[in-house]
Amino acid sequence: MTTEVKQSPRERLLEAAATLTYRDGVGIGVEALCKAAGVSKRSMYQLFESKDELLAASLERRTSAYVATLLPAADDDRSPRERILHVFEQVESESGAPEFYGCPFLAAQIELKDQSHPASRVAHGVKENLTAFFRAEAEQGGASDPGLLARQLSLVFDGGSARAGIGADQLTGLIAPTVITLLDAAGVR
Amino acid sequence: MTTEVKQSPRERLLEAAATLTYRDGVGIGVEALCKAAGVSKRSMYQLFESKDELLAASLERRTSAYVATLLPAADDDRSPRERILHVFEQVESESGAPEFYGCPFLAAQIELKDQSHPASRVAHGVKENLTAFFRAEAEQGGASDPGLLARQLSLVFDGGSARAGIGADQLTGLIAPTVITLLDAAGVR
DNA sequence: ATCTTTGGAAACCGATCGGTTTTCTTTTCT
DNA sequence: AGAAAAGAAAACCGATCGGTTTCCAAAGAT
Repeated sequence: MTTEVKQSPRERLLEAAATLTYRDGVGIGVEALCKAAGVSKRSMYQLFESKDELLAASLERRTSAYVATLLPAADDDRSPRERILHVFEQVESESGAPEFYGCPFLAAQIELKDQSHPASRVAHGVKENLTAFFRAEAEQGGASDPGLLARQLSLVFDGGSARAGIGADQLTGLIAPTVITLLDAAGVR
Repeated sequence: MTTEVKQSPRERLLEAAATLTYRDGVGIGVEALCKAAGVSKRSMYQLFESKDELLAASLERRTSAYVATLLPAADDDRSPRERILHVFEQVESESGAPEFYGCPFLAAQIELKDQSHPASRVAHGVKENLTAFFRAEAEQGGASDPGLLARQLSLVFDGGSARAGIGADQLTGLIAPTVITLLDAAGVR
């Protein structure tokens, strides 16, 4: 079998960037990234324009796996209410993992500050997609104000992941009751 | 009059650190901090043990003004519900300012990652104090589960300030309805 | 007026930053 | 086997990092 057991340098770089920037912040050095990936700086700089582009590509790559983990499957035939709750069950269970620091996209935006940074733009798009998902479900579920509910859910999502990430609180017993209260108030049964 | 028109080097450093780390992140250089404060590095290092201690002291100094801005006055005789809403009105109005990047304490913790960093500890204490305030008001207001409500309010507080800080959303029309829904659900009238 | 303290300016330290270039080894294709 | 492409290792670049030290001017105290 000629199955690719070993990832390409490009993939190893993207994965190392995802892991290390999540754990240590976007201030991590290029040298450390390359060493972790087992790739020379020379190779890195002919695969990516700059460190900033590597970070952006790394976040971009995380996107599909991230939404796949959080969102219910496309053929999921549960109610909108249950599909929304599914997202928060996922983040609650993820938050129990030993190395959980909250949503990596939110963290990247806060650390970078600059909203025009390529990685910030990617993260911004992810956030918009999540809010759009909430909004679609809210509409389907007959929410009194779907736009408001979607924003509220995103608010709880980011707040919860941020607070869990800095060790300010546990999501257990907090996030589900909160979401249910908001769903009830919006008339989504 | 011999009123102090000019602050001490220590105060100027604390203020410069507050401003610049909030705007540019905790990765800001010592050189830039000293230049902004009009203080030599020599003086800085005999006023503070290290950059980390300066950051911690700067956050510490912000604390009193921060809670004074957010929390209602001690002699405020409004109801717990109104006193809680007061906090969110304050953050909503602050979020309209041109240079608003969300709660500086939350940002510092996320950027530093290390929870044992002296500045992280200071920030952690501020968060605990705010949650304690919410809890006391929740108890006073007869909330069905004061501990839960307090955590929910802190969740909304941090989520809102984070999302507004990264430009993901506006707090206007979002945070007040959310808090009211939670207060109503907890039975705080 | 002299002495001592304060503190700003700036050189300096080793380390690291993002990024480039050279060298040499490994792989791959023919 | 031999030529050619790829890539890892590492030196190197100027700039900046946190932090220290030297030097000298200004301010205060006696």
